[in-house]
Amino acid sequence: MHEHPSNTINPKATELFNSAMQFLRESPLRVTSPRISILRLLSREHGPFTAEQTHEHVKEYGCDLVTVYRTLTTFEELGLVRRCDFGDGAYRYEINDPDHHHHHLVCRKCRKVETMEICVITPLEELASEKGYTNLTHSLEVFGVCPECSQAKK
Amino acid sequence: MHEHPSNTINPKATELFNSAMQFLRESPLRVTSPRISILRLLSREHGPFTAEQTHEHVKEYGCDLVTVYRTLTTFEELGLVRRCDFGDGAYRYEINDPDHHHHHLVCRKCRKVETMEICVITPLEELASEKGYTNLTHSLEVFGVCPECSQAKK
DNA sequence: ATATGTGCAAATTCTTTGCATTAGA
DNA sequence: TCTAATGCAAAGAATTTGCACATAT
Repeated sequence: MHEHPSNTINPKATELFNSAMQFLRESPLRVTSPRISILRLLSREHGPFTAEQTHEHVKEYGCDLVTVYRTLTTFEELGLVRRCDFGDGAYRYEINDPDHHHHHLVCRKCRKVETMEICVITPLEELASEKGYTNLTHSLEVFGVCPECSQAKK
Repeated sequence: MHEHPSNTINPKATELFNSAMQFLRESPLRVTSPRISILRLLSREHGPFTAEQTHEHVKEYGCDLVTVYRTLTTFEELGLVRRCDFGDGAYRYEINDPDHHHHHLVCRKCRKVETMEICVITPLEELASEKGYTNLTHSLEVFGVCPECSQAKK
């Protein structure tokens, strides 16, 4: 098993990684090598990544694809990562950064993904909260045909 | 192949069905028996239904599961149906009724699904529209633990 | 007439499970 | 120590593809 690379380049990534690690330590879960690798990847690179893509990045640290699946699911339940579905048959995961809540705009032709940095979900979560629901998360994607693709169609 | 049952009971269902049929006729697609069966089911019952569930309802009219998959995908691209993902590994489809736009509240324990009749998505679609995207749709689900389940946990 | 849609069988892809082994607390 | 986590192999489930035949326009 290799050493995990340090994260001195990007302060924001370091901060994300550190707070995720702290969260992990304070949870009943164990701090293992696969979990560290995956958290480091997700705090460094925005993604979102499929399990397969995540595995590509972390397998050099000896992390199995099955472990990636299990870890991403665990992190999702913990609220550490968000899962999104771009409609191409594979879930994608990204770090849950409360300071940069955003949603995705997915082109239904070329599958390009843009980020939209506004969140409009508050009223819905409030409604859910009033109904007595706890542990709220949400998944929201907007799909459309991007300008380039509708140009190309002609 | 059997006759399709008529839809005289529920005026709202009839209306939904008729406008969907008109849309289909005006599209380049052909009006086929499987497509009619599926539209009739989806305008009658709210669902949302998985491909499998849809097939359960329409197979008596001689419609294959593969055709259900193809038809639902086609309808989704056409904007006739909306696809949603409750996170249990199978997509669900429901008719796209502009008069009753809503979102879902899914319990992450018992998988109960409630409907929330407010839409908060307009600003996001406007933003996407400004970016030059067309053919906009969106997929939004809120997940949480329902009161009954958090009670049961203790 | 002819291109589109369908059914059937088989393949593909994503994800999960079982179980023996490893390693964190 | 001792339970949780992992790796590997294998299974499972959802969805797609290929191709010959049927059917809507």
